[in-house]
Amino acid sequence: MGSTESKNKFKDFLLSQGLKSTNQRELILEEFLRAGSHLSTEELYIRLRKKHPRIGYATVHRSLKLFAQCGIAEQRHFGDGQARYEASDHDEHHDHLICVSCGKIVEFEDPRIEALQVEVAGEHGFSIERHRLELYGSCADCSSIT
Amino acid sequence: MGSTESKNKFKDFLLSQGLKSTNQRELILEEFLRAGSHLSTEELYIRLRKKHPRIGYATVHRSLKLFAQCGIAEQRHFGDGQARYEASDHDEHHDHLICVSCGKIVEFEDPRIEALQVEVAGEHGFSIERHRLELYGSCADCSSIT
DNA sequence: TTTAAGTTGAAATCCGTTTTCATTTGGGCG
DNA sequence: CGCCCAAATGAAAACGGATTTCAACTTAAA
Ligand SMILES: [Mn+2]
Ligand SMILES: [Mn+2]
Ligand SMILES: [Zn+2]
Ligand SMILES: [Zn+2]
Repeated sequence: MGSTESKNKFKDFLLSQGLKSTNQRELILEEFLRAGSHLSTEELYIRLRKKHPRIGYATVHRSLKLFAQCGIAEQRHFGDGQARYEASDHDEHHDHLICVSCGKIVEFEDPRIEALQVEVAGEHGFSIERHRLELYGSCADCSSIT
Repeated sequence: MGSTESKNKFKDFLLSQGLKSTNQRELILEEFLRAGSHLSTEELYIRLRKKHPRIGYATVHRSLKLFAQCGIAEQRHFGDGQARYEASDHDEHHDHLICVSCGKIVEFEDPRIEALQVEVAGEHGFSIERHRLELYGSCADCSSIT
């Protein structure tokens, strides 16, 4: 999903829900799309405050929730205790590799793992709605430093 | 790992760390092992309080952390915002199927998925230390009710 | 026993998240 | 345009689970 596409989708969402287009929401969305993925509310807020000191944390928080509702962002939780958001850049699902040393996050997708998940769930009578797969370890850079 | 084995392992751990064996720790460990798995601190505390109203929440919390440190328990986080603990009943790793409707948790282990995880990580230069795989959906009972 | 170190429980504190509320703003309507 | 009101905003308060503080108490070694 491109940047323009996301913005349009958000505008449509606001209209459809009887919500209003505001300057803050535009600024926040813009910065969210500009910034790298997997940002926490706090991180995005700090970035925004540099150029727009009057924006409140609560508004950033509420906007991110709207982005998620509308489908242009997704909330994630990697065990550090705070929610992170990433743009839904494509329709494809992906999982994450996380370096426990430097914090780097790499995305991946493996159809074989996905298929096995469905199979295993089926064996237990479950139908899967969603899943979470996170691999924690050392990235190449951090391994070589050792 | 049997109940007696866990108790011994914990005693050894306390000794080795210069910590003390106390009545509370024994009661808490006993109830932890007796109760079903995946209990939150709060849930264990409530169970304990019925027979032993003088035990404090903080002590339950601290004991669970000790159990985890010592290796007889593991902390888990399933997206409901609170930590859960389970006894390390066996040395084998396992993942979880979680019913979003009734909350049932089923454990599973699939060597094929585990192998693929290592393979995928390797392709990205990562060496895995640990992982988290959770499948959320509807269990057989909840699916049939629909 | 005596004593030092560890433990306990109640209450306070932490910290990310969410809500409250007085005030401001967006945008439909005349 | 201005009016009006529902929605949005930002500062501050509230929330909730995890963690810490601290004075009183317990453990176990001497
Ligand atoms: Mn991602
Ligand atoms: Mn389990
Ligand atoms: Zn790294
Ligand atoms: Zn169920």
